[in-house]
Amino acid sequence: MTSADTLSTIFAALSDPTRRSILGRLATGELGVTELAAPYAMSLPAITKHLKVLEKAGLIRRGRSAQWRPCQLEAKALKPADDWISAYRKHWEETFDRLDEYLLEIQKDAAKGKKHGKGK
Amino acid sequence: MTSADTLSTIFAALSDPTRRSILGRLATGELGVTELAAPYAMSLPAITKHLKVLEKAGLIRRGRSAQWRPCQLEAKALKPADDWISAYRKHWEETFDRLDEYLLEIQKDAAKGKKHGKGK
DNA sequence: CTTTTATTTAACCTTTTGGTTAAATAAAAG
DNA sequence: CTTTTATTTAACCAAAAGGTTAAATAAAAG
Repeated sequence: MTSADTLSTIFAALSDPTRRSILGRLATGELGVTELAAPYAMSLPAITKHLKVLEKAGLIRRGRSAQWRPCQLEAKALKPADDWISAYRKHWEETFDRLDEYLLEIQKDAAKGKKHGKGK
Repeated sequence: MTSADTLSTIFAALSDPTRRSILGRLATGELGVTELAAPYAMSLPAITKHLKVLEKAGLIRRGRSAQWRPCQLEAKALKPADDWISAYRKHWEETFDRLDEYLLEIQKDAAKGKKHGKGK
């Protein structure tokens, strides 16, 4: 059991387009596995596996209602990922640090007369 | 050339702790490959591979200065990931939406007379 | 030129990932 | 009970990921 750290598990779960799509669909409300699987060109067991990955990452919660196992979005599990990325937000918003500062400087020189715009 | 979509490539790049650590160290400034590799218990070729993954995701940029190939953080490449997650932020901040509200309601009701649910 | 320093490429190996089909299980319905 | 519906598990497979060591390349230094 190679229990990876939380952040790795979350980012890995998000690195698959099918899984991101599933989360997107669940944002509108609960869905069962078969309903969830419908739009994708893959077998049900494949979806079951994706759901397991999402569940292990804490991104969905699963209920039970008769033979259905409805999936529910657990958006707060995204918070660690959001927090991690947040630490870098200033880097692409401000752009002021170290030699970036210098780069911006010569950029401004080149763009004399232009309004202040961040980034590109 | 399996060209995966941008978001998948970014999240996949972030799903490895060594790569996240590398990005963290680069936030302080440029570093060469050998310097970058120093703290990790792995070979230089392994680091080269990680850098390639980061570069393909656009998260770092590489320069050249004599025999050194300095790495620079390209934080703005995180924006698509940040934007994607942002769409879910309200879900964990508000907590009250749609049927979540209802579900929380019946959960409270059920908890009134009931003890703990069955485990696994 | 030869050597040293920095980094990459090649070849290889093991584990994980993402998918498959066939069979198993769970609960409702007939 | 038997069948149907919903979902999972098992067994398998190919490709990708993450690492290794040994050899190759690039540029500076002697």
